[in-house]
Amino acid sequence: MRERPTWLISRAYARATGLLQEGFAADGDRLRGYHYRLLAALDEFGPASQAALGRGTGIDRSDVTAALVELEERGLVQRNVNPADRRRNVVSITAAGTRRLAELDTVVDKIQERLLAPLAEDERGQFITLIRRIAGGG
Amino acid sequence: MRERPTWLISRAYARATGLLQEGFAADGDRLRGYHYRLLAALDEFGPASQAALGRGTGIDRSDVTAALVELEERGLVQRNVNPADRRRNVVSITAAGTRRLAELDTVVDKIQERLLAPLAEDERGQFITLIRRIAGGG
DNA sequence: CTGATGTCAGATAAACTGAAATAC
DNA sequence: CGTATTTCAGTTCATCTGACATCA
Repeated sequence: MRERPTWLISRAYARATGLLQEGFAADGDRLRGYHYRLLAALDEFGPASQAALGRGTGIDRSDVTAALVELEERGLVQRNVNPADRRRNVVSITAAGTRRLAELDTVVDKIQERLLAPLAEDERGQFITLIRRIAGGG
Repeated sequence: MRERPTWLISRAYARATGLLQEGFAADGDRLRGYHYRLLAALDEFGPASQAALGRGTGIDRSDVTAALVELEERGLVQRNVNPADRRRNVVSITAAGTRRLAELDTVVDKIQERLLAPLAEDERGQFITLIRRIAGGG
């Protein structure tokens, strides 16, 4: 039988997004994966320009713009023009954004638990280091 | 720093699909991931009903129908009503389909090589067994 | 001028939902 | 009758492309 890891990644991804959408939908508020990733990046690395956020999260600049507009509408991030370079926005997470991220993280933690359920404790660590290297930049 | 494997899977998947679309697009003929998965399943397990294919590949029945219609138009699969249960189609791969799958496999092999490049030889085996268990049914 | 940044419109692929017709 | 199979129409999410104006 042929080994087709790209196909396996597709299926693992389908399982993950299925669980994620289930979790995010139950949560109300219409936030999606992009919003979560951006909040997590802002929380982890602090204020950044939209281009830097795009590079850091792997999300295209145009999609970063759209998702940040939605996050700003909900008061979860703030965007200000960078006075030192007026092309750039300085994006920062708000207090409400930090609280919201914490809520989302508990949802995501449960999902991860279900996703990694087939693996033993030490295997999970192995898996995470391996897939991190495949994902790149993380 | 928080561990967010679901997010890592998303990024690994994005890398994989990026490479796959690059490969499939260069190849002409407008075949996509679903077509490849279905051909691979038919080649591996032999003729099957569409519902069984859907269960085996993790593709929704409605998407199986659409993809099989496109494969049939290209002469890569054949569909016949099962006389023993006239609700069902018996789907089989054609000789042309087998040849096409072999071509696609060489494309996919190169993509896998690039995708797994960050891992050493023994790590690749580990990764495949772990993600297979996460993907489920494989 | 070149190049980075943010924005907008649109396209594509994967996955899912709901409903219908048919046959068991 | 209830249930499985196939098909159709439509939606959502993630990703990418190309174009444009702004500004360094």
